[in-house]
Amino acid sequence: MAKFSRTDNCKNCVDCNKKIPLFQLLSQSELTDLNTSRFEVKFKAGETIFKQGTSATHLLIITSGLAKFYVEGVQERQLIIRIVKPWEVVGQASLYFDNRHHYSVAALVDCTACFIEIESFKKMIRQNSAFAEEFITQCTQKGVFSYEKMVSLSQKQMHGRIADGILYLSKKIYESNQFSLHLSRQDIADLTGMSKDSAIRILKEFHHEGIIELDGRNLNVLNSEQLERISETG
Amino acid sequence: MAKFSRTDNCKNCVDCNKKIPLFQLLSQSELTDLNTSRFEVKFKAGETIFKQGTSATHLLIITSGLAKFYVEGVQERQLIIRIVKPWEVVGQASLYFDNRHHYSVAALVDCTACFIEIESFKKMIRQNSAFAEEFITQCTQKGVFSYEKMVSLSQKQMHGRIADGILYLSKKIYESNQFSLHLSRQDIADLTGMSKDSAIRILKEFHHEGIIELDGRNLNVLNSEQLERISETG
DNA sequence: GTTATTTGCTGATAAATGTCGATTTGAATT
DNA sequence: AATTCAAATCGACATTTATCAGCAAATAAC
Repeated sequence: MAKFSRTDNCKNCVDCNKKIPLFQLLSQSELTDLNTSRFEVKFKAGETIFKQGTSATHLLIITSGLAKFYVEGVQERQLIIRIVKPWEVVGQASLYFDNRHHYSVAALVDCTACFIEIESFKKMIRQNSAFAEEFITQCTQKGVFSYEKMVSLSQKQMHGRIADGILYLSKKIYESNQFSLHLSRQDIADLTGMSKDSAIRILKEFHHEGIIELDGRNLNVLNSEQLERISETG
Repeated sequence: MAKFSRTDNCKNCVDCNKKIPLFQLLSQSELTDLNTSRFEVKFKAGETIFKQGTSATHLLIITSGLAKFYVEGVQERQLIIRIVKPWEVVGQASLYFDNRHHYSVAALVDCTACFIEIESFKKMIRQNSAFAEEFITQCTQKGVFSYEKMVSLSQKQMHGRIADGILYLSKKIYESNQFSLHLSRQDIADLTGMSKDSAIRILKEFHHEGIIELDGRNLNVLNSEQLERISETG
């Protein structure tokens, strides 16, 4: 894991907090409180931000860049649970469980990461019930997302899973039909639970059928309705 | 869904609360408060307790019996997320999300179910921060459990998944090596993400190899170390 | 600029898994 | 005991998916 090193980039915290709905529920003094325990680190593409199994002392907010949130499965394989965008709070699972990271997070591109000390965060949960409620909301949303992902992984065939993966990236992450993909083919395979070769094959198929246009890492979703259909039929 | 009907079986609420760690954090007056919005319903084996898609108005605690917690996936298939034992609080995901059930719960055997009105429960979260923290702990534990389940479903082959299923039932649910199974073969298939025929095949194999003894619905885990090994190698 | 090294791609093959039909078992009912 | 029905079982087969070997293209290292 990259060493934490204090930087002075985190000067615009008030502005930063405006972007995180959860933090809007905090008072000025609570914000100040949280800020004192906060620091920023830059990561290069490929670097590990959280490593599964290490002890969890901080929560993470990516303020720029993109990262993958994954668990290390059997035989060195990775399962990408989700992609982490800026302003998303990462590390809930470690807060009250056993202070271990049960997943890894790695930068897909150069990232700026903000670390928040867990105890300060817990203090907010205790003293601000609106904050606690919003936090619970986010946990439960992730729970429902997990159920859908389990269905996709276990009941859909490769075409359906790739369709799910593309729709997820296009709708939830890049919020556009056309984008420059930051995931390798192996990453897409790890996101959809299949081998790299199979992922490549299905992507090519979708390309040839005119559902997507994929040239290197430039992805253009041409027919999202059909992707939805493929996703539903499995 | 079976209609809710008030019964007067819920007379021993103080005793009942002793069994639920979460509720031990409540004061006497808070307990009384919660109890007024509480009622009990009996379900016969096979009956649906929560139906995916319906509106969520209550949380559920099974006080006797056993139920399956599942999502309705593609083509009428079910994916059993977990088995619900007595004294487990069910329905967190609906609390703050969109007041819909994103999963179904059905009785595996005759069950007694206690329903708690959601708004009363939310009130406890707001006014009792220890209660909120314990509740968050449970949510995050379920999150970590989900990650492990995703790895099992997407990266392990059938032998590993069946091993995981048996170990889950034996360690977490029945807490014994020998028990009378309340799940059908189809349920085991839905728990491990495979077809019923495949589940039967692997179970027979484990039986012939002397890893388990399975006669009808009587299951005896003879060699749990080997099951662990099979689980790890996928 | 040239050489490594990774990443992407493809076809052939093998392994894993699902599907189907037929049969048996067991429980519930008459 | 006879009947009915659902669950469990099994073998044969079809389909899905992974693996492997080899190659091309892009990228990084020298």
